[in-house]
Amino acid sequence: MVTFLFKTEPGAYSFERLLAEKRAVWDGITNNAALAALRAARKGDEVLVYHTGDVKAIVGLASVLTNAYPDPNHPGLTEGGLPRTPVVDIAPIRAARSPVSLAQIKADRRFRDFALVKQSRLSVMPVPPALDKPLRQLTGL
DNA sequence: GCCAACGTTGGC
DNA sequence: GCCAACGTTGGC
Repeated sequence: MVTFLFKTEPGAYSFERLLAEKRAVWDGITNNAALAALRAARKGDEVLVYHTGDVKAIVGLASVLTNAYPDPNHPGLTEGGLPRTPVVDIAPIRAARSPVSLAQIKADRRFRDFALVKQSRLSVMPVPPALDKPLRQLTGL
């Protein structure tokens, strides 16, 4: 089981909306590094959901319901048998008891090399196993 | 294939 | 609102 971090601008799609709608297709990713990360997502993986913009905090946890599959809106685009524009379906698990801000994460030396800190524009990334527990402890997820 | 110009994201 | 840090595009 891999934990990912997905960023979203809450004005465009919020974790609250995911809680209300119970399921979402995570699409609209265009950046290649983010697509490569998303392509590796498998059913049973989990997702820390991060709000960008005014919030800048990890706000909730979701589960990955499907393996990465080709975006139905971009059919036929494949690369080595794998979807070039992968999407996954996710469902909310729960909101964070204590959302953890980017400032907190940046201030914590354990997260020094985390892509969230080092590559501010990356919107999908795996959470390194060593950082998964600390992040869940801080968020209560 | 290189790289200058331009566009975008997201933190500040 | 600005701009750093990217990514993308297109001329050559």
